Amino acid sequence: MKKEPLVDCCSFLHLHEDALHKVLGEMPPDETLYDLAELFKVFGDSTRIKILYALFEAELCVCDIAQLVGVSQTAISHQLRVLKNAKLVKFRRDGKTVFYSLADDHVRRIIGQGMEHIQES
Amino acid sequence: MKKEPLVDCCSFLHLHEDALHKVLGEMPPDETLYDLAELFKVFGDSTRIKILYALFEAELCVCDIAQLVGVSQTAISHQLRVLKNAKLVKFRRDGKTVFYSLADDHVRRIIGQGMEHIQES
DNA sequence: TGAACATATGATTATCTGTTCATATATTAT
DNA sequence: ATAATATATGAACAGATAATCATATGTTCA
Repeated sequence: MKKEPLVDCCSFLHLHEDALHKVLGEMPPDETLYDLAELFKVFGDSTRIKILYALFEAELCVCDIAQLVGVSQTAISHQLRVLKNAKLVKFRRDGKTVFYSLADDHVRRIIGQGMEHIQES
Repeated sequence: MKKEPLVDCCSFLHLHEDALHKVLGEMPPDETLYDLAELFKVFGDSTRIKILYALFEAELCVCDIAQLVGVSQTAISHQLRVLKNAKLVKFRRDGKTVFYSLADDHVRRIIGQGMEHIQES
């Protein structure tokens, strides 16, 4: 991830030098880490979390989501776009109505792990 | 989560009314969802993701983290505070040096699930 | 005690984000 | 074709956020 040589910044460095090189070796490429942060950023908004939670139970149309979440249709639409770009939700059109649903099970698992964490604290 | 009665916003609502009430029933309280978003917000920054990833392998002192991540000591310190507040990392002091490590296994699992998601796309 | 080192904190600033408002697109029914 | 409905999009603004700089705290050693 970082190519520059390591400086002996604090007296403990030499004790951990092998560990440091292991870290450097196993660190995913910067781009991957950036993408990962981008993904979690999507989960980092309560409106989007509510949308995802609502979709846990059922496929829902935009106006239903808006009501459940208690936010304007416009705001929901913007947020659904974010979720769509992150491939967290998919959609199908039926006449005038568009139905959204969870894209896959990662959403459930990620939110589940997060929930576990905050409930232990 | 939302107490107001549901409006018949689109023609599909009645088809899903039971699903909607199931959603409303199983939705965690607003405060929980807010906390959940706050947690994921912490994962939603590449500097913090890098810090957490570095701590996957080993307990590290601040200056080592700064070098590995390639960011100033000050910036790392600010971010470590965020991670600490979210109970994602813990620390111990040894003389002048402070060593940080992962607080528990949720960090690994959450990042692992995220990684799976981005690598499938 | 004072100098050197490791880390933390506060203020500032530039950038990013989410909502709102106005409007556009798409579909259906009359 | 026109109106009505469901959703999407663009611009703009307010609030949040992360890095930087200056400085403070805490620890060790001479």
